[in-house]
Amino acid sequence: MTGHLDRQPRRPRARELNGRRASVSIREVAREASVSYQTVSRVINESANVKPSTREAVLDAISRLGFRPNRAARALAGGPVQSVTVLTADTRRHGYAAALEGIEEASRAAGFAMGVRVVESGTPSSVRDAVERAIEPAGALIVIAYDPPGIAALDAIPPGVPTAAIVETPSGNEGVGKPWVWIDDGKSARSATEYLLSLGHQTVHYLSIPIWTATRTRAVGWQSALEDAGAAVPELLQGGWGPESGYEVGERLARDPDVTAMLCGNDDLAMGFIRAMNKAGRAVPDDISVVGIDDSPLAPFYNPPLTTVRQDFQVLGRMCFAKLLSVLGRETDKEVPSCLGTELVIRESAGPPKQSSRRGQSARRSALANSVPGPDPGRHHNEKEAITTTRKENRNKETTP
Amino acid sequence: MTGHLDRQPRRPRARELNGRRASVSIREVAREASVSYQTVSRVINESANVKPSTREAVLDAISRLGFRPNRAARALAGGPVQSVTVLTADTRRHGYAAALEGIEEASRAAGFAMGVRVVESGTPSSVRDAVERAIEPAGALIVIAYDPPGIAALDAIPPGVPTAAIVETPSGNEGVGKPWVWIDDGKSARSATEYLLSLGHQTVHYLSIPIWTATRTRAVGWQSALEDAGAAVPELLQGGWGPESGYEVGERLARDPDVTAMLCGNDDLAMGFIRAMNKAGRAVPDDISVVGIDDSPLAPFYNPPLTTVRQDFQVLGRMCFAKLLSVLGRETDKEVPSCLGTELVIRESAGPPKQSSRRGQSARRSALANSVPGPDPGRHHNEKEAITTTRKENRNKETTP
DNA sequence: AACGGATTTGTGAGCGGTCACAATGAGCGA
DNA sequence: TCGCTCATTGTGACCGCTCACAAATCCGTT
Repeated sequence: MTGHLDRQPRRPRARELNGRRASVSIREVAREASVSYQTVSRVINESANVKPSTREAVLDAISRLGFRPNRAARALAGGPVQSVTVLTADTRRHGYAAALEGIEEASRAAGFAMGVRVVESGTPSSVRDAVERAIEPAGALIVIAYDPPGIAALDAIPPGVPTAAIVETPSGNEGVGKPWVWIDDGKSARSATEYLLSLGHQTVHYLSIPIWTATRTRAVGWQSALEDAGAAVPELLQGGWGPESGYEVGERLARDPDVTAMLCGNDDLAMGFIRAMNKAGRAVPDDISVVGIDDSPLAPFYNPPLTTVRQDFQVLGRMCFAKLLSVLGRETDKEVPSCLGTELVIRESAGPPKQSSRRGQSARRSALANSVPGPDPGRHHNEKEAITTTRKENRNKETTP
Repeated sequence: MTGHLDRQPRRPRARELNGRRASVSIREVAREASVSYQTVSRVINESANVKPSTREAVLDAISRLGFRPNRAARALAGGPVQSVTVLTADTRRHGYAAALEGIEEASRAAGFAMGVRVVESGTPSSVRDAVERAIEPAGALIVIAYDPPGIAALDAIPPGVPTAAIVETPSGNEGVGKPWVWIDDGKSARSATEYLLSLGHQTVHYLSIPIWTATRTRAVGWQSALEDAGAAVPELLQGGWGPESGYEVGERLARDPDVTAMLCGNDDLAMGFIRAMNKAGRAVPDDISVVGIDDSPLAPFYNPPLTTVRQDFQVLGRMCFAKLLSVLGRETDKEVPSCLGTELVIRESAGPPKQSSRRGQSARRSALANSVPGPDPGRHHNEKEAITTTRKENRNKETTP
């Protein structure tokens, strides 16, 4: 009977590692530094009102023991939010993947953990369920709302959950004050259209990415550019996201002599479209000019290298994370911008129209050599903008192909 | 004095939402179902020894209250691991991004949360630090070890942390028994090389992706295929990961008449290389044949469509997650395979050599029309394999461009 | 009807951190 | 020297869940 009184000490549940606890707790640090655990908590939370000498001692103990705060415990106890989950319908396509990369960078810099959850398209209630499932009680959310699942997810977030979002250009001033960021893709479409017109094309056709919202900014930018120039506005062509969709449309249009200039809603579409042109025996840019939007990594190395409008989704991702931080009350010095600009990148997939007498073979040749082509410089298209493109150094260092 | 005795009840710390707690706890479910909280715990953990009628009642209360277990609390209390963090040096390039997608799918299906942390290259100690930082005390890890940072990260993981990894083909039987998965990329390189030889090329040059490990499987596959065929083995060309690297090498080699067939370590390299060829006035495949490895989404829509070897990293990612599950003791019915096969996808970037008298224009034409070309069928390259390629349906539904 | 074993359910403690509040020490004017 | 305020530190409870173990219930035997 007496033997039962001194019960076995509880087996520690934490992972062990050659006898030493794998994870050091705040209390052990406290003992090491001869202070209370609360003081340790204060130190790691950078609270004021800790005597400098005490702080020193605690910091010392922390590094001696290799202490690292336990995120789960912190979250559970109501500490500051330190994790984001990104809700997105896609992780591979250029815009999504680049945004994800930007968010990851920013979250890492801020000491946040980043999670990713794909939301599939489905019924409103299934999306709502997926969102609920993705919400961690002490976490924040970033939504990429470029498509129906994303938009539905953004709608389905219960109030009270700190959230920021990457959205399409909001109409009017719907986006002001909201923790949203977007790319000025209306301007993208406009500048690309203006550039094509400046090359001498009578009009510009537009193959759109899927249009979900009422805003359809890119289409508007394209259309208004045409109208401003007094050019005819052809029927808008609806495409999907991927190159196969551009290819299909290209097959249908290959025999149409009216289309001499094609603007595509993104680079994938443009590449698929160009492929279809070549397959059908139409040369780009000699027979038909094609311009994309995005400047994806492969654009400089396509055949021909793709003239496109750079949209830096990676920066957008970082901006979005900054927005989230401001939602969480971690004030950054200055206001986080919501809208990101774009820049035309001139390469070789667009040139003067075939019948145009204004520019001959020689001009086209010079374009192929990657100097900025000279047609009507600065009339519609800002030449400086194009030149700045080579400044940016990143993974896809352009080797001027 | 007496007024101090009945102290204010503690203000609840959880997020509130129109007066109702945003997050329902196990104890509230217990009250609703008139059982103890422990019984609720047993039900949500699918423990045996719960009377069916009780389970029913609890499940009912759960759905009525919209209860969802708190992952942080669960982790803290030593519950089963329910989250993975993927450690990787990259999130955008084909192999990485596709693997990530596969892991995400599998983790979602298993009810796991997935995190992503990029490890940058750096000193061993900085990598070690990054890894430590990424480890959640109650989480698991997946490492993509295709490059020095990834390999260093895998090395730096302290024992006791449940880990699975995506690695390059291990040499010998180094990989057996380990929770590793890989793609049989030696076979990829071999089959591509054999295919090019079967078209009549005297030899095949190889532009390699970066070689870090001693194994360099792709290079070995290429070399042994050449040797088996009695062909000369040209010097191996070292490249990077991206198209710019393929472009640079292409520029250097454009004038070399000896190279009539080029195998590239991945599709990006191949596209950059082809671009350089075209820029230099060399036609693909008429003047030079190029084959890639990976079958990235854009490969079918490149100019010309890229002949390549499909490596399904998405499936690989799912396999890796399954491995992790088995590390965690969640036995799946059958053993999880470690090695994934590949298949040659014949498109239009490779053809017979220019001077070859065995095949004339007509054969090349047929290749361009995307029928499987006929040279020496079945001698080196398995024709059936090539045909199966069109079976797979996925996002990049091939519209036979 | 009483008994033993297996099945089902309940209780107490603790995971690692935070909050609220109490307690202690230091500084300073009266 | 006392009393007061402010800065610093400590204690208790709890976040939501799981563990270990105890208690209660069921059921077929004798």
